[in-house]
Amino acid sequence: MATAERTILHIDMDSFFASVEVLLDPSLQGKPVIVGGAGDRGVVASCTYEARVFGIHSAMPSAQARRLCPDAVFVHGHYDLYSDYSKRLHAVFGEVTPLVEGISLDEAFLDVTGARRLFGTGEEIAWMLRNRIRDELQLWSCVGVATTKFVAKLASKAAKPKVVARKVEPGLGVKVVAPGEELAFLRPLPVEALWGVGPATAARLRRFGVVTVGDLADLPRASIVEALGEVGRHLHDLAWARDPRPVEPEQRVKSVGHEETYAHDHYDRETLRREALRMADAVASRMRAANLAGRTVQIKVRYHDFRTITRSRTLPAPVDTAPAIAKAASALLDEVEVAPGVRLFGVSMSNLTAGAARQLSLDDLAAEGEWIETSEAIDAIRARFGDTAVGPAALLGDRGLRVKRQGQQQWGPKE
DNA sequence: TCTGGGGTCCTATTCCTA
DNA sequence: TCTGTAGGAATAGGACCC
Repeated sequence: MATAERTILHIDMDSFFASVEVLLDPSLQGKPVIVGGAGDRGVVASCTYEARVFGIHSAMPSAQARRLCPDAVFVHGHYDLYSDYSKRLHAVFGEVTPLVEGISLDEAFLDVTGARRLFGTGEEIAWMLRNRIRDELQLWSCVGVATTKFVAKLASKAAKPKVVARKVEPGLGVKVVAPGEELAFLRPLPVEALWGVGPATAARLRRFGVVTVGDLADLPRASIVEALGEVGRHLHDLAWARDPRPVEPEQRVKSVGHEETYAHDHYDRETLRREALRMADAVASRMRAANLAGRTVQIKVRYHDFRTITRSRTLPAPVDTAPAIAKAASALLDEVEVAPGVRLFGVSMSNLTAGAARQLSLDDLAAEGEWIETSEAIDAIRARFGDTAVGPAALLGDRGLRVKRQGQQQWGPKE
């Protein structure tokens, strides 16, 4: 007896950040709007279709985007606002099924297998959600419907509006890949369409003459496994539309980090040490807000020539305070060169546990017990008076307090 | 002309320990 | 106590995603 077919939806918002910006400022309607860093080292995070007809797309360096469309309006972005809209989206999803897996602020998988009895076919649910998002949030989206997650994702992409010859062609809005039609849908697509195939893997596959998903499916399984190992096995399964991964609503956070690209390179270790403290403060603050503590501290350094290195250390016990993280980050910083010029510096924590389970050795207690209480006070003050109301004394000075929240400098320096 | 910031996952190597 | 080894944890880097 065959197992019941699953019905998976993938919902993908159109130009999410840029569309929210247009809602916020209706004078932007119809204009090429770019959300991202406007500076020389910024990139495009999102843009309207009016900008896409100029060839602009996300992840493109801002300088290049500006050359392609000098009249484009650059907006630095409002992460908190996108986050609010994302919550409202999820509230709508939650009325249809509890099985919602958010991939990012503007994308989610829904398993609506159990909801069909109540709301109709997958296609009917897809249209209902798309219409509700349009009516209640004034935003456009595309929905893919299929029996597996990754086919649903590719289907939603196929339903998007397209730019052809400098014109926007409207998309389907909803694309259904019916049970049994998966292979016909997949085979003509380029291998890069498969989740997990980027430029590096695509280049390796090309050496086997693999250009389309169909080419990959036709390759003997043994040879692709020999060439790419476990990854090859997984990709070959995907090419045959085999993807048993369930929609998983509860995704545990595995790391919390903060990193910044500077408008100008830093050559001075003391400056970077202060940066380490500032980032440690941002990370610690977010960890406490999420009730997390971490054992592994990692720093990331990107040099002038884009060479990137990481150094990490695992502490004997989990920590969630700025001084504890900064101390470890600072020690790691001593192990790396700064003379070539540092364009990016970052601090992140992994090996996370619930903050309540945090354990301190007796030595730490003497030094940190006070800081834990202090940190709680800092959180309370920031909640009432804002992020810059209080911070490490070492950061006071010429530039004042610059404790940043997540997403505040998401797309490169402003200048 | 360059190349962000938030992550996850995988692999190779090294080091520690049973 | 010495030696070989197997396995796990820690570490570093890289590919990939939105």
